[in-house]
Formats: sequence, structure tokens, C-alpha cells
Amino acid sequence: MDNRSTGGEPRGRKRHRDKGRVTLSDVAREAGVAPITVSRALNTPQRVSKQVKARVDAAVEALGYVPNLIAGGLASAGTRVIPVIVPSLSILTFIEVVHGIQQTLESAGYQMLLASTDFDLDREAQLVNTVLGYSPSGVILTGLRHRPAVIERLREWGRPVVEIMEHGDDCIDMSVGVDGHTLGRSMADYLAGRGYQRMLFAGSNMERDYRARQRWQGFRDRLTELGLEAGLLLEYEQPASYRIGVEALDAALKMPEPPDAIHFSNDILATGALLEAQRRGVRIPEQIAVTGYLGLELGEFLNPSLTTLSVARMQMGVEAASMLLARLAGETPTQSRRNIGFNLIEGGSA
Amino acid sequence: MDNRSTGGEPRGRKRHRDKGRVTLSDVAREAGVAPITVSRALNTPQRVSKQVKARVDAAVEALGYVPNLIAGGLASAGTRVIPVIVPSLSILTFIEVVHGIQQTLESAGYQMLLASTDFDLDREAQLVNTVLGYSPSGVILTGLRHRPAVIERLREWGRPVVEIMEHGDDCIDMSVGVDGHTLGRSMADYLAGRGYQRMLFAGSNMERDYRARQRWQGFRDRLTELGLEAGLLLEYEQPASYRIGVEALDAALKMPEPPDAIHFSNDILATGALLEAQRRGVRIPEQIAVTGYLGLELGEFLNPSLTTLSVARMQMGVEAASMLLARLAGETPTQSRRNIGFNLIEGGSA
DNA sequence: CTGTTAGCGCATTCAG
DNA sequence: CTGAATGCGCTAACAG
Repeated sequence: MDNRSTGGEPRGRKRHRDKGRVTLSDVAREAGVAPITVSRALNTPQRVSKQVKARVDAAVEALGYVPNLIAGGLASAGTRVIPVIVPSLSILTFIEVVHGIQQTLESAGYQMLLASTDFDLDREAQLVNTVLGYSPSGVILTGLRHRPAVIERLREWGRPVVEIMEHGDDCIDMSVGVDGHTLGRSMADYLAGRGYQRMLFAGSNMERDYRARQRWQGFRDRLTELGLEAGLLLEYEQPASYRIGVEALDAALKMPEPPDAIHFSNDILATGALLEAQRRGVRIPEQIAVTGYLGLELGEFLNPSLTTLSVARMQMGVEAASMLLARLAGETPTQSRRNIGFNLIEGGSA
Repeated sequence: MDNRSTGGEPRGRKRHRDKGRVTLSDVAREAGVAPITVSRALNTPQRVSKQVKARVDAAVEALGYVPNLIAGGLASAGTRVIPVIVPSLSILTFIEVVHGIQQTLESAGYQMLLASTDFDLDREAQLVNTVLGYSPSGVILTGLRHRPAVIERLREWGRPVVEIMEHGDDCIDMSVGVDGHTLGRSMADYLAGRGYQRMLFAGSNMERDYRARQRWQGFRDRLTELGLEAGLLLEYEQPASYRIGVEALDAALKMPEPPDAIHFSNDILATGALLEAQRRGVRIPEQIAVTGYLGLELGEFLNPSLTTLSVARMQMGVEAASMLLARLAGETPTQSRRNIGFNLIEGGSA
């Protein structure tokens, strides 16, 4: 085993590639202890004497040691990485949730691996497979609907899984979200209560975004129950944009029998409509009322301010991450399905 | 050495934990080849006979094999992970860049590890250390300014590094961004050309965001060169929000000698100001002009539409990732420092 | 509290 | 074109 550790020609003949990187063993040698002791001093300091801990810390400092998390992950099958799988990074909703997740995870020393499915469940299935290849400590994904293979694989995986955005009866492991149907029903109730009669639902990307469809269904069903005109739907294929909001307002006003209120599937569309109304001199809410969904800060500053269903997105992220972390810390949560609820913000637009 | 591999009591006594997970060796056994051959069939199919390739593929399919990227990473010191380090996830600019990066990376089979520094260079240094522990294939970070240790470590690291957002003389390895001073100067030029005399710069979070300060410096310097009143600055500690824009407009109008134009350090602030002006009946741009920086879609729909400096953020992300990928593919880029430039969008607000 | 031993799952030598 | 040996850097099991 060639003990000539002196003379140090750095040409490590046998090593795959000499990164010159300081390893645990280097620290161990420096501190005069066994490698495993260094490992313990670093990961579970309470199982090591103060003396040793101090020596190890000094050695770490002196050599500039940085743990190789990959190696640790291989050995312990857990990498302190949490994949977060969302449908899209161009949609504000997800961004804010992701933000909450990231903050919470990072402050607990976990890293977030972010991936997007583009609303494609097959792509999601593939991504889940891929990210599981990183031996993550847990997984966060979006929605309650997944390919059966995903559900099965994650269930038997045995590590914490949190599904976000949606609230329902059944989840893989844990969930935090809102119930889309209730959301839609609430807005129908509110508008009906304000005396509106012909309410139009305008949405974008609904083909792919089934949660938007759920809101629509709740909205429609409630209208039906109330004996009001139901089923007025304006649907756009593209993802949400101010432009689509503009177009929707235009289309609504051109209808033979125009609606007296439009509930948009998100605040982006509603904002576009509001600004366009302003530009054209269409009076809101007198001529037509406008409401949204999200509770973006912007809505409060529009003229008139936007009536919208607000969901605590950042908090949803924080809670999702917290549940995950709690489980990783060995706690058994009292509640594994969390309904984050929502809030109707009354603006001047309806 | 206990050769009794027969009899298969699944109680793997010696294994750390039996995840029941299918490994490369399982596939090899199934296909009747050596493990290394499976590895080659999967990673470098051209170095394997068609026959073997087919057998391996079949075995992979049959067993549902998913590669353990951690193990692969340990062995080959490269994990197909790209850490992306940005100052904040609550700022739209970064989100869009991140989006571009993510799309590009993911379509090339790489995963993004996203972390944020909260504009703290020490935190950045610590994060760089941490993420290097994942043996990433490359790194993307924000700005050209870093702690010396970060620069040194990344330089000698030997893998591709891209710095985004900023353009300057010197970078660690590669960079894609814009030059803040030029941005500021351009807007000063534009406003001066339109005949404005007293221009105020209003910014938020400038203490921490040195790139915003660079824009301010460029703006001020150019005004000085033009012999105009320079140095009018309204600074808010908080991060950008519509609210701050509102406050800034109010403060500006209350100044003993109010400015005739305000250039905001981003479109969020400018939008807040514009909407507030609308609410109060302050005429824009006659009474006071308003401009921004970013080129958010929203600006186009405001009344009046917003004059702003637009930067192709998504494209910046795409280019950053592409440069990185090109290098990983062994190409030598012709240009390692890329100035993405910008675009002055003329709206009605100035 | 500390050390010994073995091996996580794969890819890199080097031989055939 | 294929295979055998070896080790990436670290930690789970046992001892002591």
C-alpha cells in the first residue's frame, strides 16, 4: 500500500482524477482521529467528546474542508435535496409557492431542485423518476392528480411527499392546498349576492390546467343551484397574459347579450380587462363587473381596485416545506391534509 | 465471504438498507452481461453492439430500472446538476432569467438546483461551497461581484461557470448580462432629449442591490455631463413594491421644487406611481413623466403605457444555460462575455 | 465515546 | 467490442 505519503508528487496514479480536494480522511488525519469520528463530529456532535469536536473543527477550518454531499448521499441514501415539481415557472402562483418552499428549505439546510412539467402528467412521471435518482430526502409536487405509476412509486418510496396547490380527499402522503370547487362557488355566491345576473367565466390554459377547470365547475354549479344563467364560458388556449384579458373583455362586450360580470380565472387576465376598460372608458363595475383569482398585490392599486379571491401562496409553500421538514425530523404530523383556505378581497371592481 | 447467494432470503443482512431498488447489476444479470456493459449501453450506446444494446434496453424496461445519479456522480464526479444562485426569488427579474435557464437546462437533461442569497455576498460564498459539494456539472451565479474566495475557488474548480445579469470587463469564466451604467445613461439621454429638466431617480433596495446603484450612477453621471440638475435621488430600503411606487410619487410631488420626470429603478415602482397618479388625477406625462426599467408586459397595458428600458431576461437565461451546455459538450465558445443589451420602449408615460 | 469493516451504485482504468 | 478489478468519499453496522 505504498506508504510514501512523503515527497508528495501529486500525481495520484490510481485516483480517477485528482481534484486536490480535501476529504474527510484528510481532516481525520489532521485531527488524529478516525474518519468516522470526523463524520460524527460534523453530523451528530452530541455523540462525540468536546475535545474531539474541537480538534475536528480546527482541522476542518485549517484544511478548508467542504463535505462531498454526493458521497454522503450515496452512503446514507439521503442527500438533503428536495425536488420541487411544478407545472410552470412562468406562472406567478407557482413562483410564490416555490419561493416559500425555498426559504423554508434553505434555512433548514436543504437544497431545492426545481423542475417543471408544463402541465404534462407524463412529463411529471418522467421527472419524478429522474429526481428520485438523486436520492432526495423528500419530494414536493403539484396537484393531487398524477399517473398511477407515480402515486405507487412515491407511496412505496417511504419518504415524505407533499402535494401542493390542491385540497382533496386523497393524497399520496401529505398535502397543502385549496379546494378549487369551493373557490369557484364562493365567487358565484358573492357576485349573486351583489345582484349580478349574467356571469361569465373567462379562463386561459384551461385545457391543461385542471385546477382552473375545477374553479370553473364550482362557479357554474353554484350558479345553477342559485337558478341563475350558468355555463357562460370564454376559454383561451394560451397561458394567462394581460393581452388575453383585453381580448376577453372585448369579446364579452361584443356578445349579443353581454354579461354583467366576468370572473376571470386569475388576476392577470382580470387586470388586463380592467386596464382595457379604463382605456375605452367602459365603467367598472357599473357597465360590467370584473373579478379575479390570486390576490396579487397589484389588484389593490388598480382603479377601481380588484375584487379577487386571495390565496396565501407563499404561506402554502412555507407550510408544505415545514410539513416535509417535520417528518424528516421524525415528527408525526397531526394533520396530513391541510386546507389553506382563501380570502375574498372586496375591491371596487364588482 | 459466504458465497451462498442462493436461497435468496431477501433479508439482506449486510446491506445498509434494502430499498428493493433495481440497480445496474440487476439489469446486467437480467441481460446476461457485465454491469459495465449496461453502463456503456446506457451512456455511450455507440460503443456497444446493437444486439447488446437491445438486450439491455429490454432488461431496463422489464425491471423498471432508474439510474442512481448519486452513485454515477460519485464515480464520475459530475451529477448533471447545475446550481443557480440568485439574490432573490421574489424579484421578477430573476424569476424570468431562472425560467429561461431552467427550460434550457431541463431540455438538455440537466437539473437546476436553485438557491438564493438575499443579496448577501457572504451567504453567496457559503452557498457556493455547499453546492459544490453536490459535484455539479457547472454553476450559474448572479453578478460579477463576489467574495475573493468564491472567485478563486470557482476559477480553479475547472468546470464551466456563468455569471448572469451584469456585463463588465472581468468574469470568472463566462458571463451574460447588461451594463448598468449604460442603462442609466440611456434613460438620462432619452429624457433629456424629450426636454425634461429636473429628473429624479427613485429606487428601492439600493443598499443591497448594487446593480440598481450602477443604473443610478450612470443616470446621474450622464445628467451631469449634459449640464442638467443631477443627484436627485429618492431611496427606499425595502424591496420593490407597488406601494413604494405610490409613496415615491407622493414624495416627489411634495418636494419644494418637484421634478418633471421620475425614472424608477424598476417597472413595479413605476407602475405603482402611474396607477396612483391616475387615481389622483395627476396627468402623466404633462405634470410629471414616469419611466421604468425591465420591460414588463404590464407596462404596455397601463394608461398611459409605460416608457421603460427592456431587457430580454428570459433570453439571458437561455443564453447563460446554452453557454454552459456548450462548454459541457466540449465546445470552446468564441465569446465568453456576452452583452445582452437592452431596448428602450417608448410608451406614453414620458 | 471511538474505531474497524464493509459497501452504497456506478464509472474509470486496464486487459482481453 | 466486452469484462475484471478497483475506488469515488462517506456512513451504517457492529464491536470495543
